[in-house]
Amino acid sequence: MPANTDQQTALRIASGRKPFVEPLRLGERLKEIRLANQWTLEDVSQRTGLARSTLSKIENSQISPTFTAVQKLINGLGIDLPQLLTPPRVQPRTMGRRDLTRQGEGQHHPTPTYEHELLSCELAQKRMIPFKTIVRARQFDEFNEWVRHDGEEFLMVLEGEIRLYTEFYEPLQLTRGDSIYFDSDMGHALVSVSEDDAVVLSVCTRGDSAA
Amino acid sequence: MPANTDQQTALRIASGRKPFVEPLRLGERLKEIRLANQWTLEDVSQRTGLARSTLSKIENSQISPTFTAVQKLINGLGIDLPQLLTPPRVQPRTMGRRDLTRQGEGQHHPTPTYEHELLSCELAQKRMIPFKTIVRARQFDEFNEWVRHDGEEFLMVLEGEIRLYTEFYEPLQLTRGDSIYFDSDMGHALVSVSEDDAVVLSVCTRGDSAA
DNA sequence: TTGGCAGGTTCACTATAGGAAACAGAGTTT
DNA sequence: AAACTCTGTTTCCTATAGTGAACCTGCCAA
Repeated sequence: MPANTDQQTALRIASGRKPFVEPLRLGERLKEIRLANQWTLEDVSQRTGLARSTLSKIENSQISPTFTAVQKLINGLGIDLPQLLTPPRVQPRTMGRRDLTRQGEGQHHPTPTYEHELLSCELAQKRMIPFKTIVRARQFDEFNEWVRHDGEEFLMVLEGEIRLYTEFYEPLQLTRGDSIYFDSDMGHALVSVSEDDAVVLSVCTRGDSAA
Repeated sequence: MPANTDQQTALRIASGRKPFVEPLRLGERLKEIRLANQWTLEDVSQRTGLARSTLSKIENSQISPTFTAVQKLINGLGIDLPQLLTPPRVQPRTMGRRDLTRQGEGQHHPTPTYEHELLSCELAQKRMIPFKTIVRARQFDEFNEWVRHDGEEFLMVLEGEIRLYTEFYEPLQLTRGDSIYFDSDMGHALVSVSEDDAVVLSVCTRGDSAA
């Protein structure tokens, strides 16, 4: 080894970081993912375009893959890098919370236009907020202003037929089984167009921090 | 394909990933970082242990660095991978996207145990993944192993009746209109207990990057 | 047993990444 | 201007990543 590595080492230590690169369990991790999906090396080869032998060597840490190879892996397997790099250390994150809501047993919040029924409201700290809504409104002008809130919303019509007004689009007519996904900071409002009040299921993302 | 990957597959497809490798602006990005810190190639060489020439070639995309080289980079420069990979592109906070899916017009992914229908799959970059599932399985043992994936899941029974098996609880019987919210890294599996196949609506959180 | 066959590893070879040194250009100093 | 210095690029060579084929090893069917 050439003499000037001493200096490098000195610098590295002085800078207060780990003297050496950790063993990089990438191969191990890849194997885990492969087995978890019950893929053979051949399958992965097909998906990624890398040779079966190459994959074998990567898994057994006989080689350090080129970055283009890593790219092929993450693309072909549909995973992302963090996932590939996350050390195999166990993820103690499995909390296994759950919250059951029987039909009609949610928390009701009636308003003139909507009647919301919050589902799974036992559970705090969740990333989505599901609720069932009975749509009372029949006319757009029953709303004083757009409904809007941070995040995204998914909505499916469970009963009846609705018209969805949105700030940037023409109104959409949705009937039972139809669904839509939209950015909910775009103004929106629902009215029933069926005889009976329509019922929709909505799921909103929790407005957590920026991405 | 084994049962437990169904949902993973669904998630992957839904995430709207680009089919092929982008040109990999890694070199460009590295140069940006280097200049931003007013480092010379020599400086970076000292810090990382990579040769000046190698660094030059990486910056000019003349070579694709080995993964160990990338490791040395992120260690030596004290940056993390996302930082290196994140293209300098700004995130202009999309507004007002929407994606309609008419009844039955989702993207179908049949498997022995479940038949998934991905909803709103036009939209990439969304925080939730909604899909409708016809539950074919009648017996728990039709699953090879628990279905599990990062994040949280909300589920409502649209038709029929199901039994939900989970890793940490006794099985639950759910019928039309019932819903449940749970941590989906807890193993879970659904079977129909009604005559006909049951139909459920699920919404998963997107397994965004590591915490 | 035999003969596939499928999944994985090893081998021999080619392509390419990484390193040392030479080169090239832009200031500085003399 | 020449000589020096600091920067980034290029050259040439060696180490190693990537490949296809050969090679193992169970496993299953005839």
